Amino acid sequence: MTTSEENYIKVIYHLSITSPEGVTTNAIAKAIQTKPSSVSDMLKKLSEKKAVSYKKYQGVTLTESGFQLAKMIVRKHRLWEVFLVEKLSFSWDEVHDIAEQLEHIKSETLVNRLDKYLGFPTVDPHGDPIPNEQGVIKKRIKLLLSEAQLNQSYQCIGVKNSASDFLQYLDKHHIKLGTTLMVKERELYDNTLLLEMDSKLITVSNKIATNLYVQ
Amino acid sequence: MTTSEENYIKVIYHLSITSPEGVTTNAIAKAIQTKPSSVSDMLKKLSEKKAVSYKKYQGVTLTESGFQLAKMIVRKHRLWEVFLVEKLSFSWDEVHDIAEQLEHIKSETLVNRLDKYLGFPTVDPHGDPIPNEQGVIKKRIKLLLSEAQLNQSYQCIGVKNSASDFLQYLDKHHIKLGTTLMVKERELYDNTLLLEMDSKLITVSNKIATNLYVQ
DNA sequence: TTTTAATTTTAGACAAAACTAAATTTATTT
DNA sequence: AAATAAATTTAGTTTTGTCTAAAATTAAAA
Repeated sequence: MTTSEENYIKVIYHLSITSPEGVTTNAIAKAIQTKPSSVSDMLKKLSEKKAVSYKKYQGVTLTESGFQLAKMIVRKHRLWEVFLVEKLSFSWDEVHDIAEQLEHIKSETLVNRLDKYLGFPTVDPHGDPIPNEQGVIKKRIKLLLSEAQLNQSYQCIGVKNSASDFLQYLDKHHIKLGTTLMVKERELYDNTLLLEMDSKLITVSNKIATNLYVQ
Repeated sequence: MTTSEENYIKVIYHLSITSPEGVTTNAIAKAIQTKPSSVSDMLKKLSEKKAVSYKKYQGVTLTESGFQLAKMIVRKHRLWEVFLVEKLSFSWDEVHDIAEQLEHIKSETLVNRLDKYLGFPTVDPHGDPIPNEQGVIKKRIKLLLSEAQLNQSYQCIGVKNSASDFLQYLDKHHIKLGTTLMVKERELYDNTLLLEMDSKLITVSNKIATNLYVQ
């Protein structure tokens, strides 16, 4: 598989989560920053390679082998992110673009040794799960902060959005994975939340609350 | 620079050591496993990009910026090799192909953090020098084992050839970087050497002796 | 110093992955 | 249900990096 083909597989994998019945050409084009016509061409090729099952005009789904491949790419991406943060002291908002390149390095042995070296982590620096060597992903019960109950203690366990501006916002307000917080008040008008964190109070918008996972 | 362009730059760099007056099209073609016609095309392009200075039929040399770029690629290659051996416990005969991929990852910060993480190593697992952030290479006085004096103590400091079969031969006979050895006898007929190593005697062919650097 | 051989370059093609523009199919309105 | 809009595909180009075959240049040999 070429880097380009792997990128399509990965994007289809991610989009499949919100539309398991079939991912549209337009959605892929948007995600991959390309034109729908280019996507059509590639889908034909991936279909011939049995990585996706594709009926013209009907959207696309991953085959079993395509799904497995996608998970291996995601595994590599997330393991490299852990490496960059844990070992090379990058911050969580800097690692995405580099991991995007590293995920295409071809060597089974390398990934598995990296995994072992990092102590078989189960989540990446953004709280996303890391598939194991067999592609098995440990599911976690996670809740959006916007769905949290009042006056109940939660732990921050992940972000829905890994865009660096959002991550930098969290850094600025000292919100990181593992942080304990409690919703003290919900503004009915715009769903702004008043949070208690380290016995201090802070206010966060609904936009923040719908992009932060808690448990 | 694309991966392909970088590979040409790197190969020209390596070939320049043995032919500093100008590297031939054929030599590049052979090294890069491609046809001379493809090399001609690429040289034209690299010349337009001011990475090489190229006169038709006259061979090619790196420009100052091409030379600098080459050293940065070599730096990345060798740092990744150190990482693979030191941190992921690969053996020195397994790292070349993986480093060949990793050397094209684009991120200044990544290389420099990796360098720091590894403790600013000056040589890679094969004893080849690692250019620093500025591209400066620490020169070492090195001698081929075949040129060593009789009954004088030497340390093994590098290999001329990094082919895995040669490295595996060395492993098999417990010769590694840092090993102390002494030439006890030289067979005049075929230049076979009798070595003393760890107070044991072993015999090595001239082929081995001309591929091992000592100091 | 010609002739021959080797090397190198040019010309023309091809595959991969993208694009634009046009055609086709599906979805949505009226 | 016909008309319009949106989404998707096809057809035809482009760029990158390769190739083959032919032409041009340089080097070596007679």
